[in-house]
Amino acid sequence: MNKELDRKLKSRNIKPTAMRQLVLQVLIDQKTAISLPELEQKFEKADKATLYRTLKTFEENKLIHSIEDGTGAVKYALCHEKCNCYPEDLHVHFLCAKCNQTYCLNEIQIPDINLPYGFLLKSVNMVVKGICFNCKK
Amino acid sequence: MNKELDRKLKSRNIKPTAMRQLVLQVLIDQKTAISLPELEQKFEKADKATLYRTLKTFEENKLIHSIEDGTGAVKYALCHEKCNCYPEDLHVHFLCAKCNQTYCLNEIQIPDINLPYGFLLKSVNMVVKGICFNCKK
DNA sequence: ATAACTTTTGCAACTCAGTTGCACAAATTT
DNA sequence: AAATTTGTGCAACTGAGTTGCAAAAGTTAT
Ligand SMILES: [Mn+2]
Ligand SMILES: [Mn+2]
Ligand SMILES: [Zn+2]
Ligand SMILES: [Zn+2]
Repeated sequence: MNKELDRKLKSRNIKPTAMRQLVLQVLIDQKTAISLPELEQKFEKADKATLYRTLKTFEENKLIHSIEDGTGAVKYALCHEKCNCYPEDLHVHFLCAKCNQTYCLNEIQIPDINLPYGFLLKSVNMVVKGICFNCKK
Repeated sequence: MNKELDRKLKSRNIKPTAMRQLVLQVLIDQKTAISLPELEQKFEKADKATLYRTLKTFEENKLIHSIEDGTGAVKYALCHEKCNCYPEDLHVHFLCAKCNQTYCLNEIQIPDINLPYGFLLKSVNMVVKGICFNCKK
């Protein structure tokens, strides 16, 4: 159906099934990160396990990345086209304490950290908690 | 029994019950952060709910702080004596991908972040993932 | 086109961390 | 001592995530 959805999926070596197109469309429309339970609610009648495996496939193929914001459910957001989820692709995330929305602050790189001797850095999860522009009214 | 345990508890306005003394002792002996399920295993016969409420009391009174390291279970570690869990008390945490231990890097402050206009910072959770000095052998 | 095979989906069942209600026990106050 | 508050133990439950399995859909070989 939608040529652009298929292109995005194929560019990450994901076979474009109907389910995957629907999920990808939701992710594209989404301005903030979304969790599996939230995703479930976006569909009248969708199977949790299928959505779960869809998200997993998307993440494994770096179409999306996951965010542990401490709210109990892992959230997911689209990667940009050239993202490989390497340290240089990592960015800060923001969780609003009021509306509970999680934002990708794509423009904000994760600052360098000098670990103690003997520690080796692989990745960083940085979540800033506060009030978002929307809730500050 | 142990005068020092009681002092620590009382200094945070926590009544020193037997259960709380035992839990605090475990937390003191612990070099890395511990989760509720892990804490449970430290006792022969202890009730999950009681331990849960003990940790909650400890956290509410800032005797311990919690760490969301993305492993599925929230971990807890002792605060230092003067800690108020204010932004200036926050530090980086390190999760070892091999041994799954979570370290408080008390000496490493969380770097300042310049949020986009309209966003207000309240706190930051920063978890570095990698290999710890112990597992790097 | 049919058969054989692979991949995806739907359903049900399950794990595991966290949480709550409730009754009893222990400690504190009156 | 009686009344009240606080803490504990047990059971039951929630909610996110995960898995096994069979049916459906898609692909490849005959
Ligand atoms: Mn992001
Ligand atoms: Mn810590
Ligand atoms: Zn908000
Ligand atoms: Zn380690």
